[in-house]
Amino acid sequence: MSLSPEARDQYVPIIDSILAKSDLNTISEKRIRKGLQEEVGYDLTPQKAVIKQLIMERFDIFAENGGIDASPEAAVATAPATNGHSSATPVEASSPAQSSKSQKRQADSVERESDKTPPVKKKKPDHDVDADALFAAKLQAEENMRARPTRGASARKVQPAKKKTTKAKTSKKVKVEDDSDVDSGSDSKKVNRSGGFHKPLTLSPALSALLGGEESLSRPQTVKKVWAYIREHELQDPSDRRQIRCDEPMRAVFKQDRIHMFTMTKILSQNLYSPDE
DNA sequence: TAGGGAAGCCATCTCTCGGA
DNA sequence: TCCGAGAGATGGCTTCCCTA
Repeated sequence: MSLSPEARDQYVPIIDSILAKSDLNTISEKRIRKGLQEEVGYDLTPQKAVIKQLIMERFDIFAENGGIDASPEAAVATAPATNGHSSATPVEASSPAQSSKSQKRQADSVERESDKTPPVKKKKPDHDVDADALFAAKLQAEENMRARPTRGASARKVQPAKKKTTKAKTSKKVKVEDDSDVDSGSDSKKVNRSGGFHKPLTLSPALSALLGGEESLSRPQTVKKVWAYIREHELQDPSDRRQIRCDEPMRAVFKQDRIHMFTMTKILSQNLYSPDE
């Protein structure tokens, strides 16, 4: 199912003009489609899918051109009021008109204003902000545009502020609570997740033998017990403690003489089965 | 010196927006 | 206005290394 060239030719200028008159941060596919429908004067519902695709297409082109002012053919000469700040605005307003609920998030985003570059969670030095900010803004803008079609994607970028707490917890809390064990730790901090991670899994025979006959443990518990075993038997390589030297029982599980701690969890998961299986 | 980020697993939760 | 859907975050565990 596709749009005829004639229809496409008819729709494109209309969509472009709607985009040109709108704030790219707030406009939605639905609104554009409605506008288009009003313009053409008949119901576009049967063609909703292709229309949507076309709208997204035009939207991307607009976005890539750095906003309205850059789009040559549409050239409706509006730009500055809406996207005049080209790249700068979209960064700030990456999640456009989501005022109500997102205030909390906005506060978060203010907090972490320095790491505007979204996907990589590396901390970015604050210097070369100007050059980077520009680049980041551009990337962000592009990403926002691309993310727009998917639900909730536009605002998601604002979110990751919580990362910090997670990190703080993992390294610190682990030490504090130490062997307070997974289950007790989780409910003491009222992390009330009962499923998922804490779901008891059946251990493979080799793993069960390694852990002293345990038949069912949650994943974190399993990892923890394996580490206890490793320490108990001093199986960490002294030169690189991330490397684990496997003794016989461990070799039965991991099938290797040495294993990296990260790989260990991977292989561990292959030795854990859902009780159903 | 302290703290954060790195990989790996994955079920569940959270958030947001589109559509009816 | 409510429901459904999509995508990312979360949580638990570990050690090392780099940065502030």
